[in-house]
Amino acid sequence: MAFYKPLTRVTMKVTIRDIARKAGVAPSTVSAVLNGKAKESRISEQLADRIRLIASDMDYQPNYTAVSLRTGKTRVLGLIVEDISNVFFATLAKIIEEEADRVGYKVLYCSTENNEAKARERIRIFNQRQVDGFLITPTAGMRPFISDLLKQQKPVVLMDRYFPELDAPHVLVDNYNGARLAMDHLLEKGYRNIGFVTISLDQVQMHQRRQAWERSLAEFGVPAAPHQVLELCYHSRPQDSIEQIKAFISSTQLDAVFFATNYIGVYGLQALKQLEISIPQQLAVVCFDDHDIFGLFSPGITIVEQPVQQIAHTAMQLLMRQFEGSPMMIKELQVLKSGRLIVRAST
Amino acid sequence: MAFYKPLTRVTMKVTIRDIARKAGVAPSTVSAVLNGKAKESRISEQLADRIRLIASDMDYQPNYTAVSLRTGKTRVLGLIVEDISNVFFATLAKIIEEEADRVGYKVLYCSTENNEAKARERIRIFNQRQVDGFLITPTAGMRPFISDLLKQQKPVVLMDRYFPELDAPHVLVDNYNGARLAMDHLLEKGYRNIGFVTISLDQVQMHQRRQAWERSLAEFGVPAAPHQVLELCYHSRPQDSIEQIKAFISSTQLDAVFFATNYIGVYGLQALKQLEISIPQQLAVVCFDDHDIFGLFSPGITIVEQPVQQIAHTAMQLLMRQFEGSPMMIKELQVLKSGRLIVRAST
DNA sequence: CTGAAAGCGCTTACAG
DNA sequence: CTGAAAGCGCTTACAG
Repeated sequence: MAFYKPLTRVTMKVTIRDIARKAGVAPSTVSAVLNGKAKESRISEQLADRIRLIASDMDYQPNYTAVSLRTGKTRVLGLIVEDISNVFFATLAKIIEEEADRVGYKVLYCSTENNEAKARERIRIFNQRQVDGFLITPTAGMRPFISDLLKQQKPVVLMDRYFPELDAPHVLVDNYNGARLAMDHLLEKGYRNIGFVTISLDQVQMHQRRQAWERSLAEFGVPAAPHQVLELCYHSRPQDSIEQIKAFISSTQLDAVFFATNYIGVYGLQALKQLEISIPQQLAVVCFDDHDIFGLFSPGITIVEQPVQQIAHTAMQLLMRQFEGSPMMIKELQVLKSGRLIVRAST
Repeated sequence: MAFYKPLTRVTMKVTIRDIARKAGVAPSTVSAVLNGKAKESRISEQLADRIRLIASDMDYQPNYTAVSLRTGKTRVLGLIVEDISNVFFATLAKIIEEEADRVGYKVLYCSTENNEAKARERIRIFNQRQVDGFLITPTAGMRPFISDLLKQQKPVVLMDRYFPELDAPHVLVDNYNGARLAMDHLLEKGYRNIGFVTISLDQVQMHQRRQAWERSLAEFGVPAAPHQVLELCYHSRPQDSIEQIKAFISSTQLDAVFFATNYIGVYGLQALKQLEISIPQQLAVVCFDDHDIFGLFSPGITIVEQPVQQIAHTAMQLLMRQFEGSPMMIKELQVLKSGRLIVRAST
């Protein structure tokens, strides 16, 4: 704490003009120096030093609003997720903020609650706020808005989900093959009666996971029965979802269950705890999640990995590349333990 | 992948001047109308309607950067928490965003990781970004920075913690009495050997909780022994903390344990799960948390309530009151089940 | 009732 | 090498 110098006098905001006046130069000279363009503007090293000294003496802090208006860049990103209080999204938010900070960007966030009107409104407001780009975990209803952003040439990167029909850069795990891996794992271990708990949302990745579940069973000659699937309503209260899962598990002769998303998994684990069913002795459990996220860390359960750190990192990279106007390539970045990280981007 | 046909012309952003030109009036007239000051500026209803129509026809979106520069208000808040990926803070973040949105504010966030330098840096950047005010869950090292903000007359509201020496508005539960309630609860139920797991952080609320634990025991004539306390290091990796808790619980003859924060509680529950200790049959457990936050929802554990919704709501109110320049009063808002919500603010 | 002008704090050509 | 001027898109007195 020794380095910290407390302010004694109440500071009037010091501007570039104040510095210029004190240094006896023009504001533009100060601007050039402070932006590291002294050399470029052929300002003498001596003068530059003097200006820098005065600026730091006066504790000059640039008004970024003015910079933004002038340059047209805010260095602010808009992060739109379904529910920032969910561990998965919260972790995403954390890493994105860190990554953004590293390159001088700030992050505005919001939760859509899977509500179309809210999502549209937030995008509109973020646009008014002149965010430089969007990081979004979109829900089905947002497709037209994403499409609009693309038309407006706004930099966008989708995370965790995507729209096959839209040519938007996106970062997500290979949901189909990840789910297949998990199913193969269960089937090889001898489980046959595998339930599937999902959410009634029209999202590609959910379809893919369910398809993987069905096909895996089919290939093992144990066709999926409708009573093996529980479809929860997105807007149910947690306790209701848990009760439904409890009823589902109690009424079905399952030896394993596949929870299709991480938060269903959280409910699922609660349900099993309340039923006092031990994992995996009495019931094998599979769920999508980041293996570092703590909430789901439960010994015995199998996780289809959604490496949130990598997703966030890659998404930021794709966004930055758009800022730079660099061309992007369709590229598969990395193959992970259980899920695969897929990156697709327009050329 | 090319379902999407790229636009040929790039949409130029429409400004107030474009509308003015189209309507054949001055930009200032458009501004007045669009800001609902038509009446005030005695602009005819007819003209106002025509301008509004043109604006919506052109899909006018005000450039908020320009508004901010001119008015000196960004309508952006800076939210600074310890770790946005922690459920408690994430939930706080969610509710704050909702509350802020309701009054037309946006939220920039960051995590400090209990790192002083990082905290100072973020405050500086938020200031450059001209945030209108700060919502902070401060850590000990941030006191001087908070003090500076107060000196600069920046609106600030502290949440969940506070500094007794600083006259900053803050919203938090009554940690001492909340912890006392929990201890009384345990002691009345006959538990005597009650452990305390805390974190090595110099925070008022942690001292208060610990003090409550000690005094409660003392009053029951069972003085606290040093071996009943486990002090975890903040920067330990989760798995290490869990191991320490496991060792602590295994080596001590406890019949109950008090986890001093919600995330220690999360580790604690994991530890107990791994040790296959059932709650509360084999060990009674008390922890601070919001009772709605799901992570800790574990049957049998006792929660000292930190009503995150109310904390967030009240904090926003206090901040808004500062924006309005209204005087604030020291006021106790509400008494809750187990913790009490305390609001103190400068006059 | 309405418009011209100034200015928020910067950056960026451009002139000397 | 350095400064004067224009302008980003708004709002706010103020003049008519």
